[in-house]
Amino acid sequence: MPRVLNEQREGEDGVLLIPASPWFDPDRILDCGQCFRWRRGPDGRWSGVVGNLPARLHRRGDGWRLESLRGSEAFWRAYFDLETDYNAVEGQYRGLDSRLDTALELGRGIRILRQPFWETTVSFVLSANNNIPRIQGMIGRLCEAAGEPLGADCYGFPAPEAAAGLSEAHLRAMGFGYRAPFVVRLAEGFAAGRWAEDRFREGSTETARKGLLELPGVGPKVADCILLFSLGRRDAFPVDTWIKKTLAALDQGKPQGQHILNCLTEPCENGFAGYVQQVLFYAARYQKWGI
DNA sequence: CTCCAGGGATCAG
DNA sequence: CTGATCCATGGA
Repeated sequence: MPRVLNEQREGEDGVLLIPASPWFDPDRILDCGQCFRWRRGPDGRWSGVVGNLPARLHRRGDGWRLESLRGSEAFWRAYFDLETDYNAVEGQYRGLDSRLDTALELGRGIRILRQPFWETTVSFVLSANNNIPRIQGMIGRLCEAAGEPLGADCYGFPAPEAAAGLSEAHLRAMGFGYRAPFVVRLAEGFAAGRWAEDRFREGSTETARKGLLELPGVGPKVADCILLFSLGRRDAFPVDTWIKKTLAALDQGKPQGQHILNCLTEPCENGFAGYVQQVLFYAARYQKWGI
């Protein structure tokens, strides 16, 4: 039985206090395209659901207060990757390129989440050739249709068995388009015990990547997103349309054949290519960073 | 109207 | 192996 978050008082939500620092910025962590179920209220307070765990996050005193009724401290510390020194990570990539330095500043405070495997897989299969607001809507409707009710207008992410109860026609009616059959096949496969998470946690990133490519609707980019945003593979570097444009721009003026991507993915002590990728994506997609 | 969105599956060479 | 084409949908 995992330890529940410290109880402030009987009957109150479990609470995890996270010290304020430049390396923890919920406005960037939760709205940078790596997760789709958190919302920022007009007062700046965040609320979301991870798996079947509803949570709230807001500024409190000299830190951040995470409230989650049933989540363990260990779960949330892992979710927000609190053991990683992001200052040291950024240090590995600072000074290589002035424009990269700018992106690192713009994205400072982002952390790479460790999200549930099944939920992350479905979410990023839905992300293919799609835009973020619509992805959020599709996932929201999926949860409403098959997720566990968790309170007022709040639903868990449906387990594979529950998702498997939705027909392709039902999913298409929810606006899933040609992704509907992928979700059906994924739900059936996960419910049948194929594609156990452990299989992708063992071995090299490249081996895990090859395994993920067998899943319906999972290609190179989505596989990298699953590796990075769920499985904690720091060397994964998802390349989407935004990153392609950004890398092309960064490579301008570089000596022939010397691509910045090669520098970023080169293994090093505090190497975290996926973090750099996310910072570049955030700068390009959210800050309309002109390079 | 066209173009694009955190691409993938399929098929042609 | 690489490259072209099609794929649903909704917003700009």
